[in-house]
Amino acid sequence: MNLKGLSEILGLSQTTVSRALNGYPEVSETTRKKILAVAAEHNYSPNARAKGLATGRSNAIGHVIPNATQHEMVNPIFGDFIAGAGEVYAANNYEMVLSIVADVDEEKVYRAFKTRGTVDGVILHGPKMNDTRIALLEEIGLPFVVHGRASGIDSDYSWLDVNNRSAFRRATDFLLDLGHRRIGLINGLETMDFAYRRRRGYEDALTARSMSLDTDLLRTDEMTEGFGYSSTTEMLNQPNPPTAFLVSSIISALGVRRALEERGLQMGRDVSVITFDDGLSYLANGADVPIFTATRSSVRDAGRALSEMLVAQINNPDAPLQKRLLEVELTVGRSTGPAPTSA
Amino acid sequence: MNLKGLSEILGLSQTTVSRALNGYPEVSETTRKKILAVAAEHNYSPNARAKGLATGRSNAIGHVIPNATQHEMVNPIFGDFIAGAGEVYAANNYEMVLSIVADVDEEKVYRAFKTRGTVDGVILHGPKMNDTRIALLEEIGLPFVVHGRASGIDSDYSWLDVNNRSAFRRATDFLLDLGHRRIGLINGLETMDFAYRRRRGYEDALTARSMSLDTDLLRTDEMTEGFGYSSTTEMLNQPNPPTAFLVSSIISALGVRRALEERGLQMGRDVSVITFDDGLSYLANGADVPIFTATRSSVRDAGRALSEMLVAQINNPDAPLQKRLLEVELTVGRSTGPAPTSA
DNA sequence: CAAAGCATCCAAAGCGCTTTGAATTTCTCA
DNA sequence: TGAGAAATTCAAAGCGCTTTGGATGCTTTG
Repeated sequence: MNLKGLSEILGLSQTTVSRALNGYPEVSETTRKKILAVAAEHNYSPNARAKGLATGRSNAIGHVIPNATQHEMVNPIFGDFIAGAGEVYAANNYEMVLSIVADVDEEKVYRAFKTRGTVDGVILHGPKMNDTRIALLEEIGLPFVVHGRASGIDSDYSWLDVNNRSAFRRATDFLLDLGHRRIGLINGLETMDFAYRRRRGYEDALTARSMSLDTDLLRTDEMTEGFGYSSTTEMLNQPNPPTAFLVSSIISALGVRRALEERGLQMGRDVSVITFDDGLSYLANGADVPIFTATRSSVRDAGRALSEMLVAQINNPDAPLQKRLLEVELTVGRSTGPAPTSA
Repeated sequence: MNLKGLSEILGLSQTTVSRALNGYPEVSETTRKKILAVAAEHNYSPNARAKGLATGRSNAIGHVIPNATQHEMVNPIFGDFIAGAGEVYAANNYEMVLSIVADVDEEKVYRAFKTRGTVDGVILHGPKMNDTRIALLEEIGLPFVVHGRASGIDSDYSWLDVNNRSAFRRATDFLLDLGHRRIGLINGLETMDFAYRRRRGYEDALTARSMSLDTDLLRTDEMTEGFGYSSTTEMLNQPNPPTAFLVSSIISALGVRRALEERGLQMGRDVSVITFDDGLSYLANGADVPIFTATRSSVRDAGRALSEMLVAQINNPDAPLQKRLLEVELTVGRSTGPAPTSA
């Protein structure tokens, strides 16, 4: 059933039917009711492409996930993010279009999004330091919001970020206060802006106490379980091993835990661990008492908030850009305790 | 830049330019070259909506993820699946559109996909027993393939499935051969077809040895880490606890592991564990020696294969339906060993 | 009571592409 | 060389919707 057919059944013009369906005022309430009834009866809904052609909008929002050729993996954190965003899209009649693409082709995808009119805007994921994609999106004129920020880019754009630096500074301070002096940092890829900021927070805490940085205690890579495991094992094998670990993802923290367990070390007693917890639904940080002491910020909430920002921006392009910095909560679990006194 | 503008620059008709760009034969090679050059120079790519309107196709494939209101979560396994599918879409110029929707609204989404022409086909995820969505998709005439199968539905449709029953029968046999007699099953939601089949496989193995089923050893729920933990704890607290566990997901297996560890039980010596391993990129089952003995089947590969099936089906609707049943590999890791003799 | 205003409705153009059917040009080869 | 075939190109219709710019009839109001 299309508009033409529907209007013929009703004995009305396509104009009137279209207006009635789209809530315009220049149609009487009685005919509007009739039109809505007949439309529902025939299960009518407008063809998205035709509507889009006429309006110049797609009612879709793009997410492009770079799928690097070296480490081809889709971050599970992304799953929770889009779960949040998906709610917002459903409520606002937007579609979500996902492009999983070799990172070298990412620019092409954004350009195609614009020239082909596939989407009305995009959410930029995983900003790097000096990220070139921001200038690209500005250049091609595709509305966007950023999940995170990009150090080194000073143009003005909308973003929502967690205060990673403060989070990791606080977490480090927490461990220092417990007497830990050697703290391993198991960080994400430090080309990523969030990881860079976390490292800065870690450094802040150390330098505030005039402690020097030991590069033997720093690891940075894709935040897999295996990375957490291997980093921990390596660091514990060093002559002067850390007594605590600060981990960038609960996924890697699971690997840390495995490494400790394998050596018969008890978490929270022999070795302390703090992790960043994105609140992943399938990897909840314990039921009642948290397994890990953690800096927590729900990535699902971030998905919700960011998609709302983008939808608002698309509907009202002249509104001022929005920036939101979320503080994390530092919740104490069973993975931390006083530094063991070297007896 | 649009077709009209491009054809004016070239001094050719839109017809010719369109044909040249789409590879039709009725245009000379010399003009085609010229057209392609100018198109590239002006960074032309056709408006997707206009093209879709004209051709009646969207070049998009839908995935709808039910987001149940009780347990609102997007399965991380899904992330790896779409990573595989995304590769195929990118190679075939399809877009992936994702709809995350309350499960009660799932039918509406499929109907809207069809009437609005949002997508050319869908991949059906997480089939349940007697799944009503299959009949729905057949009724509305939206091409689809199923990731899994639906017991109780005997209509003919395309699917790709893992041989879950055989996998769990083999895994159970493996444990039985090691002398285990009480094996806990930590299964997914048994309304899900895959979980039902896994349970059948488990039962097959037991009944083949004339062993009876103990419902105290059966657990079924969403496959979170927490579920693995709580199930294990509960079962181990029973008077006659299991000596081995069969787990439906590596995520829950992590919870099993945590529960064991907490009690000071060593995996592979005190208690054996076999898990199903979907080959998730961020939760790899160990680097060299697998952590868990596992029945393994890459969900990313499944994503690749299924999306290829669907693309083929869309391009050639008259081709016969495809069915593919994948056997799993049972790889031995460090989580299994002979049943402890009750000394 | 005529003119103005208002509420309703409609015809037709236009969004940017593909494709049909026809026109034009270029080849072939008797 | 010229007619028919083949190759190349084009004008225009059509995909299903929105929206502009009227039209039409009804109600007010001076």
